[in-house]
Amino acid sequence: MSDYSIQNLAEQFNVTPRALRFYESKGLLAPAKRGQTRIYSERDKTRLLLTLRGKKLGFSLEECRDIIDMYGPSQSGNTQQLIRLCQKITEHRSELLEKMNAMEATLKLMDEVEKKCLDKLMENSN
Amino acid sequence: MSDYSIQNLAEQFNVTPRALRFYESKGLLAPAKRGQTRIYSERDKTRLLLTLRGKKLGFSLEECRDIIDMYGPSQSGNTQQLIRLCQKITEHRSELLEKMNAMEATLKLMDEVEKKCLDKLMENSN
DNA sequence: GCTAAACTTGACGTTAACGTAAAGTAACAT
DNA sequence: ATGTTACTTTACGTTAACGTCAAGTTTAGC
Repeated sequence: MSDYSIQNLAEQFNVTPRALRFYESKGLLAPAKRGQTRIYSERDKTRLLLTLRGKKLGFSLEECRDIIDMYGPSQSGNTQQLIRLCQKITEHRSELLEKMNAMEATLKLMDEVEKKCLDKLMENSN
Repeated sequence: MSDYSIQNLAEQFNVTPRALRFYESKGLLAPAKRGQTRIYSERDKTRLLLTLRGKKLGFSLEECRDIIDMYGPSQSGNTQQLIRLCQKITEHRSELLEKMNAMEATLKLMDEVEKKCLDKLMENSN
């Protein structure tokens, strides 16, 4: 129950089967196999979601993999590893917040341009 | 006044001169030239800022160029062009808002993982 | 006038993230 | 059992965004 074929999963996320195999080769996914054919579980689906989300935010696949691996339920680590994880999180968060700032600045700029644009349209329709 | 050499501008934004020449070849920058050497103005500086901001948000250089060109002070267009611009803005905005959502989801996830992480660290220090 | 530093233009190299084509296999319907 | 369809691996091709030479030129200091 809740298993997907490569084609099915690909369609759900609007990517190609080729991309899924590629992600697997990069260690992002690890589907089960019945004979040769891949069977994707909910876990794979979740990891794919996180991967695509990371991509959208401009992270490389390798970065995505590292992040996802660390954030996974493998928090069974010792104290040293837990501390490392916390550091990584802090690091990634500040990176994200930087992007957030760039985004807000861009949205603001868009609002301004749009306003000017609408003003001119008003003039033109006199 | 307020002109920059390629090296100077590159240092200000922490990129290489090569990158600036590359951006120029892609139509993102258009510095003046004294003889052979490039002279970057405030306009170029602004365009570079916008370019790097776009890159950080995951846009390609080509997309950056298109956006920057459209948003520039060339809003002297006719009604048709102004309408196109408004449409483009709406388009880009929804794309940005999507990224914003992905970002918020990621930040939320990070908070959760961090909390669990800290909890475990507490346990370990008993 | 000569040298060193900073600039220039090619041109080829590199990495990431897949696309695409070739050739084979496995499952399923007829 | 045979064709069709969906899957597989292997391998080479492609695009973006520069890096990295190589070879020449221009500018600043002595």
